[in-house]
Amino acid sequence: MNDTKKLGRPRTFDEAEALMAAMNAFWTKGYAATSMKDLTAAMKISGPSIYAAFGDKRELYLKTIDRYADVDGCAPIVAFEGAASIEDAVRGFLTSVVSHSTQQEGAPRGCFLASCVATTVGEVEGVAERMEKAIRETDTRLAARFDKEKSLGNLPKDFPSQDRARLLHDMRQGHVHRSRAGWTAERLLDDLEDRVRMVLMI
Amino acid sequence: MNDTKKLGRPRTFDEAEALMAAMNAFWTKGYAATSMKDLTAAMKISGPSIYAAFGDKRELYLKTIDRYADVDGCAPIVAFEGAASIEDAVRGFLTSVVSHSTQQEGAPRGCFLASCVATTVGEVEGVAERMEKAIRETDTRLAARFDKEKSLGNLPKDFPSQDRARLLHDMRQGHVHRSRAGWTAERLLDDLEDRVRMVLMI
DNA sequence: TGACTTATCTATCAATCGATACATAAATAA
DNA sequence: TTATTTATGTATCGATTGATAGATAAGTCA
Repeated sequence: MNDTKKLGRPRTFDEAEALMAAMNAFWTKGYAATSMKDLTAAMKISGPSIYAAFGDKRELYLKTIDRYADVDGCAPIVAFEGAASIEDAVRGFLTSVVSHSTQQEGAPRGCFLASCVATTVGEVEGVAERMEKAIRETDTRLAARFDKEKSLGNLPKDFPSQDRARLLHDMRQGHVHRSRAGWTAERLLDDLEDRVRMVLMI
Repeated sequence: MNDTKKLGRPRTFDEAEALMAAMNAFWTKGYAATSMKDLTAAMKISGPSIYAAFGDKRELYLKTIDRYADVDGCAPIVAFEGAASIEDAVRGFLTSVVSHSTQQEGAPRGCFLASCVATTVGEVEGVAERMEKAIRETDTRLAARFDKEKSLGNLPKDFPSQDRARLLHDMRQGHVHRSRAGWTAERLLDDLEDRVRMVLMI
């Protein structure tokens, strides 16, 4: 029952591609400083097409946030959850943070969500809930693995999973902050091993 | 030789007060979203007076950054440097960060410099150098006290001062991020003692 | 085919943007 | 007093803002 053929003239652009282009524009200049002219240039779609496909500027912005939270923003956590040992997990998380905030091709430095928190929470309706959710989910997923490793005996019984999850999260915020301010990946990786030991108390 | 009487009509506003009002406006809405209309309303000065006293919008912005870096931004470090013991210093630093990012009267949540890094580095000329300097100075001042305490025998000889200085700095970034995203001071102080132990390895 | 639906582009809207010209006000200097 | 200097307020500049109207293009459906 899945109709592949839709009524009316078909789109000439890829929706996902256009969304990523819009996200990069917002990420680079910030929400307010990104004009519709910037967006049409980045997305390679004319103004009215943007409004027809994504709604107004604010709605487009919220859609880029949702997309980022589902794709790029998740990469470090996926690395964390997929690693074999808990030590590799922490190391992989931080390494992924560094590479994503400094070497991501085509994307600006730092973290899109961090930019959103800094400038549009409380100013653009709909952002605050999304940011709170992003923080909560990251803390929860990190803590979940710590708890699992505790039950497996790979971490001490009194290991404070919640605290260390938040700590790891905050290390990320520090890294994306430094990255955005111009720090190279090399410098960011300088104290990587010290941080891994900190988080795991080893 | 200090002439208190200046030529011409005297100013009817306090320069420092006006700068703080401008800073709060930029901090709340971000650089781009803050219009001259917003600024005249916040500073209670007409447009031409702003231009005469502070230059254009960008110059005014840079002056608010310099002011913040000298005043508010410094508070946690002053607390850190002034505490009696190194443990109280770390505790005082983090406590000051929380109170300044959540309870500062009249000021928006979070950290002004964090907002600047997120949105105007690379976009507004003159911001990048200031942000790099702010990070460097914080790292240096934190590490300096760790080094001093090492020489006094209050910290182990192999204590990694630089790493822990950066760690403490990044804990701050995490806190101002969460604060801006809506976290209360109470929640932020939840894992305070765990973090003090982390930084000092005790 | 012709009716219908959706997408695209050009042109353009009123509103707001950052910034300034100009006249006036309030001080000092001679 | 008059000349000079600096600050203030009104009114307004051209440019840009986010958003839309209307005509046209390209597909499906009967």
